[in-house]
Amino acid sequence: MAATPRKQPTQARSKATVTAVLDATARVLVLEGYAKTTTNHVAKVAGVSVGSLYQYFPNKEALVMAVAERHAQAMVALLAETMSDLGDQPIRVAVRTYVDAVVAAHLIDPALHHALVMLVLQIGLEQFREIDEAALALIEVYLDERRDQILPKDRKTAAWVLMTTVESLIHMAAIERHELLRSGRLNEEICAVILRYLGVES
Amino acid sequence: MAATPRKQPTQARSKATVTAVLDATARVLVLEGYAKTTTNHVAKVAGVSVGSLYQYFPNKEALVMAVAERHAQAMVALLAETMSDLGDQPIRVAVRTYVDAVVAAHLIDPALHHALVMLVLQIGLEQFREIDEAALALIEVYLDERRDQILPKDRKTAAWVLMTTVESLIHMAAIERHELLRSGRLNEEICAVILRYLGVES
Amino acid sequence: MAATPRKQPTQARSKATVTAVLDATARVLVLEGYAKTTTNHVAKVAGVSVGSLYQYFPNKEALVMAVAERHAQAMVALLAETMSDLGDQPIRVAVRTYVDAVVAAHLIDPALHHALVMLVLQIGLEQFREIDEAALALIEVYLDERRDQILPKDRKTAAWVLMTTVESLIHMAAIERHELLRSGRLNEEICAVILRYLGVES
Amino acid sequence: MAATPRKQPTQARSKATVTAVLDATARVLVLEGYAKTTTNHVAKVAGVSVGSLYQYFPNKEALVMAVAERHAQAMVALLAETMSDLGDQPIRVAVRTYVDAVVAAHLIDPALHHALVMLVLQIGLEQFREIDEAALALIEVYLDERRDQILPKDRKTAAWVLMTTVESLIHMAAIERHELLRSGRLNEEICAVILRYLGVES
DNA sequence: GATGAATGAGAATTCATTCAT
DNA sequence: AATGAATGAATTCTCATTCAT
Repeated sequence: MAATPRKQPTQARSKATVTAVLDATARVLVLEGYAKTTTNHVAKVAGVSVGSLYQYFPNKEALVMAVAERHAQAMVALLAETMSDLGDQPIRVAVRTYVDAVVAAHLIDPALHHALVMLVLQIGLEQFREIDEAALALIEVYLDERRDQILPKDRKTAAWVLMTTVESLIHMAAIERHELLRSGRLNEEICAVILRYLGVES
Repeated sequence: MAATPRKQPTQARSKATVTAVLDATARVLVLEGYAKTTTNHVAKVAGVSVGSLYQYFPNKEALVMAVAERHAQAMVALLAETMSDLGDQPIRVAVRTYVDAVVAAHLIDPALHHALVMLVLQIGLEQFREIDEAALALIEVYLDERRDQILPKDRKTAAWVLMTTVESLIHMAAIERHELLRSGRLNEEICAVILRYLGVES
Repeated sequence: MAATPRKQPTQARSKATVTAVLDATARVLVLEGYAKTTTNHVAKVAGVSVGSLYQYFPNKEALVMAVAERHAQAMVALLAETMSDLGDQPIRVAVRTYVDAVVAAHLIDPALHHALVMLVLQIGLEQFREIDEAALALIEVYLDERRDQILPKDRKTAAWVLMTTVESLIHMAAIERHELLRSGRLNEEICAVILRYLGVES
Repeated sequence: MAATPRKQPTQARSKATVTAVLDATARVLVLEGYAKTTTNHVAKVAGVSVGSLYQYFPNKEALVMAVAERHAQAMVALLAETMSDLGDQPIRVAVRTYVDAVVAAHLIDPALHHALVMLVLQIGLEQFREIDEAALALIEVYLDERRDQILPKDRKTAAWVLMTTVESLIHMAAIERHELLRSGRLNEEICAVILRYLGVES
């Protein structure tokens, strides 16, 4: 243990700078939107010079990508943790766990999430789409394995409908129905929508 | 008399210019997004000088607002037509009619609709939100009148969930599941989601 | 008399248009200043189309020149009338008459006068300078004829000093000492300055 | 210590840029007038990019204000120096000192002064008016203290007449009677006007 | 003659990015 | 590594002037 004392002061400082810049970018992105997010402003908010910012990020897009990456990883980590052994659970429990996990993931930083979703749809941040594709694959497998317990026959479509419904309702609630999201009543309602869609008594 | 000869040549030219500019704006908005939609580019695409553009629209925002206005009116017109006497219909029919209407409205110009929804969420084009609020009110009344035929007890929340689910599924399909949207299979699936959520046998 | 009935309706209308445009220009010039005086605005205020404006004035500068011309003529007419036989008068009377005349000329339209003086000094409206040159010549002759009754030896310089002092005091009073100008007290004071400068007991 | 070595290279560069921009603005203002003074032209004349100009001045108006400020301070410094203990002097000396000081102040940069006076009268640069108000107050006090040695009874008006006469004559001479101004003959003449007006033998 | 829609060069301002210190 | 001054292409918007109707 006693080892690694006085670790690379340089790298530590670098890391602090990078973190400060990413935090600042997230903050500015939320407050101003992508178009009004200027690198000079971000640098100022981060307490760093523009030059330093460009030392770590080749351009504005990379900067925003890194913020998205970080946020996506945090969301994935939370989702993975909660849903690790979802495959063993009965549908009712699995759906509830999934919905709760997605809600929890959205509550990490709803404002940033909204800002980034906007970018996904505008600029097309691919990492974000990838998360969804991965989740979609998992849901499809899960439904396939229980094909005799559910109503929908086209499971590919059902998986997409299910995921899109869950995410859209949570996302829209985060924007315009805060109380529904925070009170936990939304979770109940979404579970009802999904379970009835699948034909599982709730 | 002689059948309105020599109609206002002046006004006709103006109207053509305005239409050309609005069309060009819609096209550029779809292809480039709001940030990269420059007034000079729009003017060029419209085959008109920037000056003419500014003769009719005081600034870029007003230009985009006008496009949104025009598109919103087209959608509302279509929705209104299809749903006029929806109140008399049994739930199953009403839901089908509603879903078909929303799908049809989204098919007027899916790409433009997407671009404008982005703006609603970014800049906050209010006309668009108003449409949703109006629809929401109608749905609430409809559910209230049939409260003993449906499962959800909190009809305010149910109305929001219903509308948000329908619109989100259609909107997302327009973006990433074109075939589902155009084939009509999405309509079936959404009806299933909604009818089961309401507890009406489909 | 009975002659000239139904005179050129065309020319009459033209004249009315020209007058309306000149009036509008003067008004806009006073309210907005030269830079913000746009031909379209002038046309609108005049109740005329830009096209008509350009029918009578080749460009903006000519328009403003015409306004200056008209104002200059009004001032000159008033000055000429009052000062016609100034040459016969004793100095005390002549100075008083001159000062009164200049004050009266400035009171025709002080705001427009100010706006135009600005332009003389900026753009260099020559007609205005010419008026001054003419007045200067008259004063020089007057002083030369009375060289033995006055103190200043260099009469060319004295004439310029005299004219400049009178005009500057009146012009500045029109801008920032309204009450002094309108009450007539300024006239007294200016006469005192001039008469004492010339060494004539007042 | 070693004699301020390695001084702020950063600040030095900045300062040079600001100075270059102000100098260029003054030059362009004189040559072209306010309306035709474009920021791009100023930047080019300053040998600097427009961006740099906007780094230090938020807009064109601020730029011109800064030029006015700098010129006003130079004039005030010169006036203050020459007139510091004017209060102790007899009228004849005081007037001569005052006139000389105003002439000297106008000779710092007559063309720029003219351009700026235009702006005072057009846009209304307030710093400039303030200088005059301050001078006016001083003159009033001076006349009040010598009320029994001078002719004018209304000393407030006399002070205004005196100051306006001196400044107008000098200003107009700077525009159209260069030789009078530079030769020093104007100073003599203005002193004569003022001293006789006050009733002090010259 | 009158109209006013159309034109487009030109002006102010912004901001991603570079590079000398 | 950090700094922040400098750059200039790109963008929004204005307005004198023209010309088809």
